[in-house]
Amino acid sequence: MSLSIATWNVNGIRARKDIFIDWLKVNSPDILCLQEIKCVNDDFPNQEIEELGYNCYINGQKSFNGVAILSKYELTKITFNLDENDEDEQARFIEAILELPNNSNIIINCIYLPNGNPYPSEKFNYKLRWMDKLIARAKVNISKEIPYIILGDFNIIPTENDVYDYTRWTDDALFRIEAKKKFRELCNLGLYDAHAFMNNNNVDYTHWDYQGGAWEKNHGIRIDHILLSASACSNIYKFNTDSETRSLEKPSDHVPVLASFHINQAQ
DNA sequence: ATGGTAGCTGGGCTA
Repeated sequence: MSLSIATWNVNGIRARKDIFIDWLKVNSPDILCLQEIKCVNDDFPNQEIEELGYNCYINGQKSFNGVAILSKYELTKITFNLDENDEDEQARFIEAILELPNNSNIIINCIYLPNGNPYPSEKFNYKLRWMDKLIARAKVNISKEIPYIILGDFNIIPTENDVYDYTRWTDDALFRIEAKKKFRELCNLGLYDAHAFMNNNNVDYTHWDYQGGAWEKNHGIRIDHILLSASACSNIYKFNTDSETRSLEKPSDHVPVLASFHINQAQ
């Protein structure tokens, strides 16, 4: 069997609702992680999504942030706190366990990592602290030795090749060395950027600013990522960045990133 | 150097 997963920062689920539902009907991933839903749980459009065969797991917040996981399979052990000993005032995290029909389990983390601008600032410090907590959680999850996937808006430009002109981004929180180092620290635990294995040397930006004609000039950045534990990574067979959605009417400034995996029948 | 756009909201903040 096969499992398809995706991540999309929709920048307001209510503002995006029509193109979002259309996209979901066409693409229909088994699991979809959303960021920046920008609404409280009660304002999330559950009904239309459930009619398409999804369960909705929502960590909403008024006005800002907010994440959700949509899944065709029922998920268990839902957690909304990245650090269970220190509650985050901002809704940026969901962890869930996917129990597949073949009785194998997968840990899913949906993240909206803090932007951190401007640099330097308390916001940047919050970003680094948040990354430390993510690293700590990833260590625990990796030690469980089952497939583990982190999907979301990382607000990290990993390399000079992931931005149209890195010289303009040297003091931006998305490209600061302190943030990139923590991203590498996370990867060095044994997590692999799906893009690195599957991109065929495409650039695959995932975000183009609304300002300054960034889309028309292709002034993009690659900040939405799918990180895979070793066992998940071995089974990936498809990866794509759906940049066409950036051309839609009233688009998000981010586009979806999708991956598909083979799932062994017997484990 | 400034302001450029969008979402949520009903200011100004966030990105």
